[in-house]
Amino acid sequence: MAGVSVATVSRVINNSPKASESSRLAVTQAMEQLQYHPNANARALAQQSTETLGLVVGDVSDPFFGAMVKAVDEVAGQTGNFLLIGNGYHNEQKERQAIEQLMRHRCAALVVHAKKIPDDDLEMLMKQVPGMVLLNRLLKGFENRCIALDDRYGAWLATRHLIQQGHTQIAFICSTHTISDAEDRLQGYYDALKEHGLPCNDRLVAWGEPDEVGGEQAMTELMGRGKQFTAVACYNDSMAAGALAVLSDNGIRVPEEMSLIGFDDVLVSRYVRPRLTTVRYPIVTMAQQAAQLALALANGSEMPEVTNMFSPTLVRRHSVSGPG
Amino acid sequence: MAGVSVATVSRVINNSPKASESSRLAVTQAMEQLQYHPNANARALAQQSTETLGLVVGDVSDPFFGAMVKAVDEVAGQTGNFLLIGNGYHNEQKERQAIEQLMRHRCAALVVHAKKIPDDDLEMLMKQVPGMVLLNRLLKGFENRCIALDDRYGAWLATRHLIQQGHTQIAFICSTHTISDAEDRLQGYYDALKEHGLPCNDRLVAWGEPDEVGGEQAMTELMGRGKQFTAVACYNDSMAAGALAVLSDNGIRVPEEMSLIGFDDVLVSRYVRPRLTTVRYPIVTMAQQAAQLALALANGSEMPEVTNMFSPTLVRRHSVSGPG
DNA sequence: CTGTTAGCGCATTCAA
DNA sequence: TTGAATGCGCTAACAG
Repeated sequence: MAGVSVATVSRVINNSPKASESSRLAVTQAMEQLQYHPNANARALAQQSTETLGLVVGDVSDPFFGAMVKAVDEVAGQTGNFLLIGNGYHNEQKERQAIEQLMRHRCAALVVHAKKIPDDDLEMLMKQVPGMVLLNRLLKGFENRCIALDDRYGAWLATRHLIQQGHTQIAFICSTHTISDAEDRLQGYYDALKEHGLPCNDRLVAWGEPDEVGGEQAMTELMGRGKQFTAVACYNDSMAAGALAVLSDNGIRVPEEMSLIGFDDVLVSRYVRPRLTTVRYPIVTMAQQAAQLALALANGSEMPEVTNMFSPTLVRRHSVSGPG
Repeated sequence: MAGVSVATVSRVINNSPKASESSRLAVTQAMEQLQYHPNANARALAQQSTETLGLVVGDVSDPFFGAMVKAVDEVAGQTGNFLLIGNGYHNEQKERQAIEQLMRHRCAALVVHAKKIPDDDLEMLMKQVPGMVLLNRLLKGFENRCIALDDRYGAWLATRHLIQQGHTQIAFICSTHTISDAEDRLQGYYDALKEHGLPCNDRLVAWGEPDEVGGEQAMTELMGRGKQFTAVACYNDSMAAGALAVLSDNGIRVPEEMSLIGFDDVLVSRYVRPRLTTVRYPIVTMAQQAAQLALALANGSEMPEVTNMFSPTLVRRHSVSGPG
């Protein structure tokens, strides 16, 4: 060492007030020379806490989750925490493993976006980890530790907008993922239809993976059944982008001949032509609040004000007009 | 406990062959009941190794890095490693902090995409961490621990393609980020021009942030200077998407009146209309190889075959044609 | 202000 | 096959 004891070194590293300038300097220099890096694992073990925030997402390469990760990373960074990420890949086993790993690493705070794990199992996990917060999911009995979006209302909003423009034959492009988001959005679509006395026709609903390719397939399927509709509501913007591509390839003008509305308001919706009218999912704000909540729960500090159920809003751009 | 000693428990957890079926069962059951989760930090400390792969990226919310993260995560998963991610946010300090954090966590293997840290500092880091591999950067003296792309050649390829289509007045939309990628791609553009006896005109180069908004601004700037060009090569696909949006808004048809070529071949290039002709950056393969290399370096296993310098390739889609 | 000491939870000797 | 003992690097009392 550089003249002092381990305790003093520890004090310097942690900026303890009870450390003299002289030793502070000595230690700092020695650290430089030795290229010393404190061992975060040992520290976590001794301290019984980790300065670490865990996050489980579906798939980091998806832009929707990308925004989520960034938002959480920023609040983690502000509070001096490091971010640990686990991917659930829309698969129950993987979601489990991801959470398990984060627990093993003793993340104090945990923000979890997992749609495949059953309620009962999730409930057990929530009980085990007080600093765990659910994003985009509402679990009975833990409502105050959930940050979710009213998907059903969002789809209702989108469909109603189409109806208000005069459309009466409205198709829906839905996701094949068996998660509540898909059911809820489909329900919202039906709700709006019924509310306005419009018939619900199964032939106007097509399915696909919730990405561009899935959107292409669903749109192609829909057109193959005979074009008996003047507007399409989509499960999300990616599918809408795929659907738009198919329409464009077939020379069908949007919105003149066909109106199209998305969901989520991710970046692509602004860079496609025409710009996509869509329903805004305030994921950044939601993720930030989830992170703040998890952190507060974990270290027992005062609870931040959070909204447990967010409402989506309509973003009018250029892919919707009245029926031709 | 459930009848046995800590040593036995340890053996069961690690699937040691010297553990009887009976105790294995007893321990497994007890773990269930107690909701026990092994402490990864303690384990790392005792074992002096971490089963952890660290990754530094620019910004996870960028789709380019998203693909990178996913690729690395997959090889980490396959080898039983957990992924730790740090964001450099295109900022020297942040990049440093991210690497430092990963070192503190004692990641055996490290894949680093950092463009702002000077060569000298990076060299020190490389010496300290044997399992560190550089992605998208070539550091003298450590060529065998770098996986990079020939950016200059890529831009040359793009520009030459435009020239071969008959264009002689070609603009370039460049990134303002002061990293080698930007310089190299600009150089490649100049190279192709000179090679074909075409003049290099500063008025045909515009700058912006390397994203959609930057692309919009640069394209607007270019048009404001008077449209004395028939084709534009872009720093990347995002900028090209922005540029395309501006052209579309101004009623300029692509490729009939203006040809456009991108770089990277990220997802958006396929969902914009017309589909973007671009230069493919094989980031997934590169990231996989970097991860495998880092892991091999870290645990001393035999070195995988890797390509240290990748060559980009041209992807012809529909945004390029001959000059009007 | 500083040094000494005792764990944190686990893997790993070494005996039994 | 199992148990007891030791140490990984660090923090947190406690005494000086």
